[in-house]
Amino acid sequence: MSLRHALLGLLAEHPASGYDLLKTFETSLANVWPATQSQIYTELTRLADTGWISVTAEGPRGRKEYTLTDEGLAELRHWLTETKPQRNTRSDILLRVFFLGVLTPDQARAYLTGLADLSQQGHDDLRRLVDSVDWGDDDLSVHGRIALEYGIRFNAMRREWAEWAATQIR
Amino acid sequence: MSLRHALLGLLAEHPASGYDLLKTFETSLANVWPATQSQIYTELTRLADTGWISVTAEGPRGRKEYTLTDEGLAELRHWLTETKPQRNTRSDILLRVFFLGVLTPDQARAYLTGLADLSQQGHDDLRRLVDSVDWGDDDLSVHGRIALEYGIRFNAMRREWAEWAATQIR
DNA sequence: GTAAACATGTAACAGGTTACATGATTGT
DNA sequence: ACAATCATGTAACCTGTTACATGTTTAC
Repeated sequence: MSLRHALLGLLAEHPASGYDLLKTFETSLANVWPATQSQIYTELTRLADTGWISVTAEGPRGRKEYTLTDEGLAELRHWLTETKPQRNTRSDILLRVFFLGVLTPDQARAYLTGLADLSQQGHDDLRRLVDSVDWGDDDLSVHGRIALEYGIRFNAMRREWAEWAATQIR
Repeated sequence: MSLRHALLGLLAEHPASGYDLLKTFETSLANVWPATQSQIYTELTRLADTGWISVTAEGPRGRKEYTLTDEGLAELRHWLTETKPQRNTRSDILLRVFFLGVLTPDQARAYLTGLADLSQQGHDDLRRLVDSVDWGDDDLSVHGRIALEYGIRFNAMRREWAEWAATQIR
């Protein structure tokens, strides 16, 4: 389960509360590994039980600050170096392409040009984001920038593919 | 839930048994929407209960052949034209990139070049597959070819990105 | 005073995986 | 006769989503 390791990874940066982590998931990790509030709080409790993180401070409003333990860091490194990333990629978008034959050619082309537009927009949004951030050379900046570049290239690829695909219908 | 619609989509082609559909999932849909035997049989029963498919023949060994009903086809078209594809893309691969800072630069680069190799291999495999199939101009061929092209372009994009990313570490 | 933001927790449900369980038919 | 393939079904478990439930602090 990757949520576990996503939390360890974020806590490797610096200690944080469930609420802090939730905000990070809503912003920087939203497009890579979405997680809900309920899931994050539940998992933090489990991670603390396992001993990979521990509560190192308590603040107002019942705030609990978690810190990565040595065992947690070891587990994170183990996950990164020893286990293969192999989550099944399910693509709702691509699945639909298989069944476009039940639509009229016009409808099928509309689906693909819609995808092209969506990808163009995603591409532009990420481009703007890259330009608006002042990228340093710390770990977070370097890796965040690399992940963003992936998104940019991915959207560009998908736009071109969808445009080509639309020309292939009939 | 997309599995439901994947089954409707496959049955739109021609009637089939759970076993037939399972084989299709293991081959052509494996990279787009993986599904297990248990899931498929359970879902077929539910689809028949809903009235979107029906058992139109029974064969040896308890084989049941399902056929798409008019309501099922209507639902499939509705799904394709009226609902937005919006499944969250979770990427185990990309998630790891965020946390490469806890590794040594050598380890981080090794992860990225490993990804590049993986992508190159995926690219080559799909290329070979495209070349080995005699593509007709029926619906299945056209859309299967389009989906495959996506895979080829995706792998090429990812290889180039991973190679570039490796140069960005330190 | 009151709205927004901070902060956590739990229950019910849906979707997906693994494992178990069973049996019939076909080809050699 | 035996193995491979055909063929279906169910139970336990894990992950993830939605909704409910509660209370505090800060800023205006």
